[in-house]
Amino acid sequence: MILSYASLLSSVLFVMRSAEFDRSEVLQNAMQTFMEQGYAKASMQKLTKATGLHPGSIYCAFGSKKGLFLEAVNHYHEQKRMAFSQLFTTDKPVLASLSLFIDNTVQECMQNTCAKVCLLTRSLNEIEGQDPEIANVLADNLKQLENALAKQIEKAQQQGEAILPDNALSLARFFTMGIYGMRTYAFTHPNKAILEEMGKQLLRSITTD
Amino acid sequence: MILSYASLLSSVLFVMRSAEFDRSEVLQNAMQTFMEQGYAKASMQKLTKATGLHPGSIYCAFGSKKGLFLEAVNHYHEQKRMAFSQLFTTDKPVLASLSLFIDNTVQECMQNTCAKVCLLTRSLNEIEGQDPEIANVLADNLKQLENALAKQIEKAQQQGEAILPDNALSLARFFTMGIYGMRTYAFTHPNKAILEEMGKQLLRSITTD
DNA sequence: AATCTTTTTGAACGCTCATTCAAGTAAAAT
DNA sequence: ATTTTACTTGAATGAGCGTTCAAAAAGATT
Repeated sequence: MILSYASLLSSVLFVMRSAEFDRSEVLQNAMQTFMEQGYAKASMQKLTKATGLHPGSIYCAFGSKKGLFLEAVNHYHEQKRMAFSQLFTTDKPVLASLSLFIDNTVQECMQNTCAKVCLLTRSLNEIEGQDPEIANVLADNLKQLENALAKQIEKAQQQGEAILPDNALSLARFFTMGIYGMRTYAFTHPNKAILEEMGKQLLRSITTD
Repeated sequence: MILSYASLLSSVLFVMRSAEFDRSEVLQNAMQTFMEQGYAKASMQKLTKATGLHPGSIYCAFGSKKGLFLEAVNHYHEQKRMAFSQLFTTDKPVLASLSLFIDNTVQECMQNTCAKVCLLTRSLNEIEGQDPEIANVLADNLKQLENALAKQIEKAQQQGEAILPDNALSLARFFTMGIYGMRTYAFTHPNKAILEEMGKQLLRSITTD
């Protein structure tokens, strides 16, 4: 059978029946499931329940459980990137934003929802030695956030804020390490006062007296 | 049938045919499997292969996969406790031992074997929100190591070493957080020079200039 | 209204999971 | 040597896993 040019165009290129679900909403729910359960324990059954999608639809839209996870990770990263950007888009000193950033992290750690974990660091811990592709994506995303931090620290130094004159990237690394550590530490001591004190120490460790 | 007193004693209390495997060796192998694979991914099949025990023997000796894991965790903790104790049983200043402790951690992070991960922190990250009993055991073990660290820091302060005059437990918390952070950080940057620099910064952050 | 195309649906697949248990084996006691 | 007891063995179990696919439903086109 021969298709007309119009029908070829319309059916192949232009008007395709679009999926009925809201991709962003699906990813948000999948993301939460992965944050609550971890990668291995977030079964397809749980994911279908959380997203409202049937297995076939998930496989059609995301290819595999891993594909869904990688997109959920991207969704998470996007949100964190935006939150970070917003936090530092201000007239306040960088150090003030840095302090707020720590406060936010402490607050996250003290939540009783899935928000208490960082999808990136938790998944990286879980996936180590199992799936190098996933590990690379997670590590890359974390490095991007670290680099954004380094930029802010460099800016603070240039603007003469009370920050150590060390290499900005080196300070960012140490700060990042502290944040990672706080997230694990919060599992052993889910105590706001303790985490806040550690947060203050962390900020102090990159500033001048 | 009536048993003689001797036979009752001997069969019930004294001579029981003992299991043929070396429990410590089995735990060592199980521990390595859990370190390599994580808890969820360390299947009974892998564990039987690693330990040389058949499923029935594992269930007889440890009750369940969880039971085996908890004993493997205890085995790990025991080893770390001993290594820690040995590191600080010396005439050198505490700060020197603390520096060695960091060096050891960096070296562990840079290994390409299962030794690159800390079974306690990795499992705690994985198990969060899944099994409170396991989470408590892991957290308790980590707290014990933290307390041992606090004692050493207190000792250093009393002996007039160049350490901050802050509360010793508070310094130990920060130091511990740094170690936890380094372990996650190593997954994103498996780079010895970077980890060593961060280790130096960590030590500096609890010492006086 | 009829046809074509795409998405949705969910039962079914093969596989692996943790766990069990009856049969086999060997040590200890008689 | 026989009996008793305990451990070892590994096939079998049912449940759950990630994934597939043919049938049903529905939007787009004619």
